[in-house]
Parts: sequence; C-alpha cells; structure tokens
Amino acid sequence: MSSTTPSDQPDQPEVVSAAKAPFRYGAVLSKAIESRWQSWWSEQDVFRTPNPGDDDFDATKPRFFCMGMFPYPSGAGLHIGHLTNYIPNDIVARYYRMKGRNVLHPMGWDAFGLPAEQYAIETGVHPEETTRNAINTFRSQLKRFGLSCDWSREFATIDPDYYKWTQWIWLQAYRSWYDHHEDRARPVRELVELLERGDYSVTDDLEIIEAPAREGQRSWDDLDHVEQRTAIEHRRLAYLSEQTVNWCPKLGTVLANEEVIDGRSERGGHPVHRRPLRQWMYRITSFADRLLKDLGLLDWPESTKRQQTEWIGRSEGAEIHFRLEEPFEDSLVVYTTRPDTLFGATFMVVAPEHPLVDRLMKNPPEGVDIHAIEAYVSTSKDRSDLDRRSDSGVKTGVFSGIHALHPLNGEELQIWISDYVLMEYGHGAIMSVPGHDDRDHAFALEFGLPIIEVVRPSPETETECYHGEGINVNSSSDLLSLDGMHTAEAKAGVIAWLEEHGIGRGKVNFRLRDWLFSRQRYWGEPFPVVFDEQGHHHGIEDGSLPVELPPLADYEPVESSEPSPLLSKAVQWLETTAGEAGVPSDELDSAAPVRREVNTMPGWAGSCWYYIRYCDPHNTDRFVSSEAESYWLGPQEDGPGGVDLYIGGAEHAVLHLLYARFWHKLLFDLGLVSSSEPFSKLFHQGILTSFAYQRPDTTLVPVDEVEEVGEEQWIEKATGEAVQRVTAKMSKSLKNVVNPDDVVAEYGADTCRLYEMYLGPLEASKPWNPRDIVGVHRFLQRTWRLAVNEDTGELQLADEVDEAVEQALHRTILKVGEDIERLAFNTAIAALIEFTNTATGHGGVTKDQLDRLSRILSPFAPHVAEELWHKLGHETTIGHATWPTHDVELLREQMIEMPVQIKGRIRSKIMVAADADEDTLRTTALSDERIVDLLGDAEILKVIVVPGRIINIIPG
RNA sequence: GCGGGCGUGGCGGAACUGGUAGACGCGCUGGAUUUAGGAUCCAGUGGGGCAACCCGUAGAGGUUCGAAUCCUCUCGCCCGCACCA
Repeated sequence: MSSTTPSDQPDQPEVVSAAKAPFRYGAVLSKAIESRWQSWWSEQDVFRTPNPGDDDFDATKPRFFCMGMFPYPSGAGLHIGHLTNYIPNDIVARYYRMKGRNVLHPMGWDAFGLPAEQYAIETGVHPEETTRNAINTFRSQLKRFGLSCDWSREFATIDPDYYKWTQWIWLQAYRSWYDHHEDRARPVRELVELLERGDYSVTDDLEIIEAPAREGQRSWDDLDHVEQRTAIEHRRLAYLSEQTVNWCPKLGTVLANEEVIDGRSERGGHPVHRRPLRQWMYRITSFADRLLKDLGLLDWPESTKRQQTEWIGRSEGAEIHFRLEEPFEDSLVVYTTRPDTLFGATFMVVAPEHPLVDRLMKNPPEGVDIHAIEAYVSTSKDRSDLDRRSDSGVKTGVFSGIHALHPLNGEELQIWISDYVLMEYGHGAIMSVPGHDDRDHAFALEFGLPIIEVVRPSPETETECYHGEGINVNSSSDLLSLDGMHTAEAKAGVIAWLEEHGIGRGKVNFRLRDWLFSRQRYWGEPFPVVFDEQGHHHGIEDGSLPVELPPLADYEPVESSEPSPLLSKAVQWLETTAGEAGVPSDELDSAAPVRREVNTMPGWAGSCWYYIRYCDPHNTDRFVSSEAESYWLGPQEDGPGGVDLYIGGAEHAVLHLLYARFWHKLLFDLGLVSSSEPFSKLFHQGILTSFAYQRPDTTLVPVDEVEEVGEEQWIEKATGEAVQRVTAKMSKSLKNVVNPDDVVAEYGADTCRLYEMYLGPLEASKPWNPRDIVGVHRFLQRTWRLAVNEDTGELQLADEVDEAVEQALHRTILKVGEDIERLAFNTAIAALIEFTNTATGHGGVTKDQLDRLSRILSPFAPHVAEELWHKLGHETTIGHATWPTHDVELLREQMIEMPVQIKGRIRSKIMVAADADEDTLRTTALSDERIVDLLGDAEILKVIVVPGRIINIIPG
C-alpha cells in the first residue's frame, strides 16, 4: 500500500469565531478532516478486499463477511434510517479487519421494482434515468459517512451483467424438479433419465410417480411429445400455472401472497382482487420442510424465525375421504388437524370454488336448488378477501342439496357451501365439528345444524365449544370406539383405522403456497423464455443471456380489470425467431417464429442472490467462481455458512428473507453454492422515530404546519389549535424525516455516526432528538483536545504514564471490543466517553496511549481517528492497524469496595483485597465499625458471602 | 381473537448467568473563565428528610438471605398472525 499521505495540516479554517482556537474540533475542522481522508481512502483504494487467487490475498486469515440489506435508491435520497443499517456494519467490518480477518464489506443497489417505476411515471422521466440518478446520489451520500466498503464490488440489480445471472438462476429452477425421495432439487434431465429407464412412470393424468409403471400403464416412450412435455411441466420448479392470483388493478400487476396484507397491497394499500390467471410460479412449497427445519441452524432473531415458522405453517393431521351419496361414486376429501373429533363431524363444508360445486351446477341432481347455489357462488366470487373475512363472526352459506356419508357411523352429513372455507388450503373442504371449532360452531348455530360434544377437558366437565385436548366422549360406533381415550391416542387410533380401511391417512400440511413470480410491469428482469406457435415455452440458452429489457418510451400502465403486461407494447422486441432468441436448436428450428414472455420478474428477484455476487462481482463466465464462493460463503465450524452478519429491517421477515433462503437452497441442491443457508447471523436494526405533532383527535400534523408558542407548547398554524408533540415513524407526509446531510453539515460525519449508534440499543426503535447530538460532538471535541493543542494543531501529550489512565485504557479496550462483538455500540461509546473523561481528569494521555485510543475509536469515528493516527506518525491507514490488546493482570484491582448488607439492606461498605477468601470477607465485614454498631449483641444466624459481590448478614 | 415482546429519573438509555438500580449522554442547578457565546472547565442532579434513615424499576401478590431481573394476576404500549379446518 502506498504511503503517500496528504499534507499534515487541515485547510486553514476560514471562520472568524474560530480564530481563537483554530484547531478546535468543530464543524469546520471535522469537515476538513473528513474530506481529506475520504479522498485519500478512495485514491489509495485502501478498502479493496482481495479475493482468493489475487496476489495480495492472505488465505491464512479467517473471513468475515458482513453486509446490510442493500438500499433501494429512491428519488428522495438517503435518510437517517438507512444509516442505522450501514453504520453498524461498518463498525463491525472495521473492527474485524483490525482483529486480523479478511473482511468482505460490499455495497450495491436494489434498483428494479415498482416504486422506481411509479416514480418515473410521476415525473415523466424514464426509470433507467431516475434510478441511475438516485444511485449516484445515494453513493455520494453514503461515501460522506466514510464507510469502509470495497466500492470496486459495487453493482446494481439493473445492470445487464448482473441480471444476466438472475435470469440464469431462474433457468436453473426452470430446468429442475424436486426429488422427494432424496429431498433435494435435481436437474430435469435426470428426471427424464429416470423416466426413460422406467424407474419412474406417468399416470393417465400425466402426473409423474416415483415408481415403475404398473401393468397396463403406458411407458414413457409411448407418450407423445406433448404428453411428455406436460408431464415434465408438472414437476418443474419454475412453472406456468393457471392460478387464482392477487390482482391489484391500481398497481397494474399481480402480487405474491406475501405482498398482500389484509386484502390490500403491501405497497400503497390498494385493494386486491382474486382472479384466475396463467402465471410463472416457483415451487417453493417443495422446500417447505427444509425451510422450516433449517431455521434451527440460524443465529436469527427469534421473532423472525417465528414469523417464518408461522408463514410456512406446518400442521399435522389427517386426510379423510367421505363417500358421497348416490348417484355420486367418488368421495369428498377433507383435511383436519383433529381426526380425534371425527365422531363430532355433523356436516361438511366446501369452498365456493370447490370442483364439486362446479359439477353440481353443470349437472344438478334432482331436488337441488341450483339457483340458490349459483347466487351464492357468484356473490362470493365478487367479494374480495377483505369482504369475506367476517369480523363479526357471522357466517354465510348455502346447502348444496347433497350429502356425504360418515365413515364411522354411516350418518348422512349435509354438504354446505361457504366461503369461510378456503379453496387454497388443504382440499378446500372440511368436516365440520361444531362442538369443538368456533367457526363450525358459529355456522351450525346460524343454520341450525346439529352439535355433538366429543371431547372434554376431563370426563365430568361439559363445555360449550372446547378446542383443547382432553378425553373423548360420545365417540363410539360398531366400527371404532374412542371413548375414554386422550386426544393424542384418539388421533392415532383414527388415523390407524383410516389407513387400514384405505379411506384416509395421516398427513402433514403447510400453509405456504407456491410463489407467484410474474408481474405485468415494465421495470423488472425479463424472463429468459419464449413461446412457440403452439404456445409451448422454451428456455433461452445460457449463451444468449441476458435477455435485455427493451427500451420503452411509454411505460404508463393502463388501469384495467384485465391484466395486460407492459412489455407487450414492445412489439419489435417480442416477436422474434428461435435462433435470434437463443432457443436450443434441438428444440426448435432457428427460423421458427417465437414470442418473448412479456411478464417481468418481481422486485424481489435481484435481492435473492446479490450477496453471492458480491463475492465475485465481475465474473463474466459464472455467476460466482467456486473459489470465491466457498471462501466467503462456505460452511464454518460454528454454523451453516453464508453471510456472517446480515443487518436489515424486520419488515423483510417473510419476504426477502424467505425468498433468498429458497433460492439459496435450490442453488445448494444443484451444487452451485457450498452452504445450505444464505445468512448465518441476522440482525434487525430498530426504526428511528422523530418528533411529530398530534391533534386532540390523534391525527398527525406535518412538522412545517406547526409553530412553537412556548415551552413545550405547539399550535397548528392553520387553526391555532394546540397540538401535542409525540414521536412517530419518519415519513414523507409528516415531513419529519431527518436528512443526514444537514447533520453532517452542522457536526460532521463522525459525530453523526457516533450519535446514531449512541441513541440506544441497535434493535430498539428510538427517537431522534437533535438536541442530544451535541453530547457526542463534545466527546469528540474533548478527545481531540486531550491530544491536540487547539491553537497550534500540534500533538500535546503526557510524558509519564498515569497508572489510573493506563488501567482505564485497558478496561476500555476490553469493553469496547466485547461490546462491538455483541453489537452493543451504545455502551461501547459510553465506555469511550468514560475513558476520555478519566484521562482528561488525570493529565492526559501519552503518545502510546493515544495510539491505542485512536485505534479503538476508529470503528466509530474513523476520520478523526485516522487524523490522530497520522499525527502520531503512521503512514498507512488506521483501518489496517491491529486492535490493541488488554492486559488481564492490569485489570485486576488490588483492593475493591464491597457492600455489606444486613437482612438484604446495604448498611456499610468495606475495602478488601480483591482475592480475599470467604472467611476473611466474613471477618472483615463483621468487624466493620458501622456493622458492629448496628448489630449490637444480636445473634448472627447466617452470613452470605459472594466474593467480589456482596456480604449479607442475617441476625436473629 | 391468537401468538410474541416491552413498561427503569424531566428525556434517550445502563445494569454480565438474581448480588452496590440509574453507567454514559441530554436537560437542569450552582460556580469558574471569557468582550461575548448555543464555547470551555469544575461541582451537583431519582423522590422525601437537618440527619440517621425511609421510599423507589407500570400496579398487586409470591419465591429468595437478596428481585428491574424468576413466578402469578392486572393495566398500558408495541409487533406479528388473523376464517389455514
């Protein structure tokens, strides 16, 4: 590394008021220091991280890969909340670098997606341009904070060099299937081999089964080309499917389940309607069990693991076949988690979308009131999810006119149609047990259906609608008796009986659904797939990637009830030939006309694997080299591998964080990455709030519409009414967003970094109070003054080591290191402040002490630390200095003060040798003057001695 | 409704596996210095009391020699899920 050091003196401050102390640490000086070192770091490429294979790579060092969730560059620019993500990362990165690790600390941009497109529509400027501008703004704002990122690894998800591989990964899924025997994803060609060999076979419905063909079943070779295609389609991990989807007319696109909250779009809060549509899906459900199980390997916040657990929603129960009455020959299949309550099933309910309902309407049996059914089905179709949810608990429904037979007692059970049963879960049909399920209970009461009690908490206790486990009653027939059994036993009993009679089986169910992956928007990755004239899809060969997003002048969505992908406007682009598009020649003749897929990928696509690309961002041959991948992401002794520390907002708990895990597992199965999980340790930073003003009716008033009229008193300008100051999440509409540039201008970046970390625990939501910033600024000022003469700018240091200062420094080195490792930056900074105060009171620090102090300060305030470091004569960056060591011996105090309690109340304090044994402590405490006085001649029953902690005397 | 988390000075927050509650910062009070300061330095700062001492970690109980920390109930706030059978 070059030793060129910029001039030792900062630019001469210009402000008159500073004339008295031109080298006092303040806005002017901090700015000079910060810009000097920022340019030096960047010119000298100080934080470039060598990769395995590079000349300057040191393979003996352990790695540390830490990153924040990359920002979505918006037109509004960086705000203070972004920094709660990137500053902690930078502190940790700088710390581990000093502790001798190879630190990978990159930055990039999440740049495709809806908000950028909407912003472009609002401003009339193309998203490519607005997004590039926003990236430039974000980059320079972030650099102003002195982040020690390796900027040479920067990329954006909209770079064709990047999304080429996003498309490539999608193709890996498209070309894979899930082997449930081996519990892993495998290439489709291996599935074809299994079918060709006859190990696997195909049913008449073209479903692949993992067993050889049975007598009379057609073999793979007997199927025609289209049939073979269809069979494979049923297995691809990226597949086209006609599904009921969440269509948001306002956003002009469909949305994934994860993006719909309470029937509204997660972004914008627009109503979402359910409608059938043919869309690209990801078979994430195949990974459900592993996504759930492997949470156990992760050092993640419990709340996030819980959210993913609930989202995946594993439940154990049974599938039960109820025979339909004559003339139907088949049965109605239901899923239940309480097979033990089978004797309590008094009717059945199917969802309005259930196939049985269709059959009834097409071919109504005698006596069925078809009009009522049609009316009900059509009403529920029009109702959104939001309307369907009956908060009041009132249930709607209609009798289908037909019955099913209870498998155990032969009773005829009415089959009802109601939208409280969801087609998407289980089989879209339930057995209703109104005695033990609230919803069934409400339905039974509404429509006067029978209720039977079959479980009691104890044999004597009758209850109204008991959901818990207990003892079975009223559960006997000629075929089976469960009476007197406990719930677990009864469940097992029913399942065993069902399996024995072939009318049901134990079954594990998941709430997780497959991931709807297409969007009808412009600003996203195009799918690397085309359709031939028969409508069959063909993946694009690797060599023809990326499929570049065509420039489109008119990307305004048409608000309509019919989804219409914007890319269908790019007529030139979408009509092409197989050869032009890159369809393998053994699939289609190169001259064959094809149409490109006009849907685009959702905003989540690019963020599903960007951490992998950071390891090797400029690779043109592979998405990542295996050397780089296994070094930076490979498994470690203490975890599954992946990013060592990932910091980001909790709002991504079941979106990005679940999707990325899914992609990673897919890549892992295909041997493309070496770890089974992407992020071994995850941390959520808390939200920053700031002052907002509230009317008496609790509505909030924008900050600039409020005037301060006295101490702690504010009025709304427009009305003159008093408003109350509260803290609220920063938002554009409340105009209470803090711009980091303003803080930097007033105090400098080091102060801003320090303040933001000093506010409180990283994970907590905390209020931003500008009044408090001055505290940490003063700390930097005092630390500076501790070592630098404010008139001359020269170092002024103590000659003699003061033992108290030396000991305090060792204690601080230890404390700061420990606190950084547990991400407790607020207490680390408090320790630094304490040290500076101690040193100030003891005549300052020596040169050697300043050397160590600047090193432990440097992760937090890198610029001022770098300045001090160079003043000490160092010529390379402090960022690569080693972390100072602490002497354990020195930390051990000779004499310590110990509290002495009588009956748990502190009555005195004694000075004792730190290593005094229990007897000595007891004797010293009992002979303490005050203790003797207070005890008088009372008998002493007991003395509790906790060495180093406390002595507690219990008199009689 | 279900699940989870959190309630500590005027404010932000400290307090390791139960062991001196209030570290550190803001604010406030007094003093020093300065032509002046929203600068700096020193001292003080949970409440009550002259004091010994008493009371204090949302509230009420409990366990313990000892509880902010563990247990039970109540209240308040925040987050997640929400007809998933």
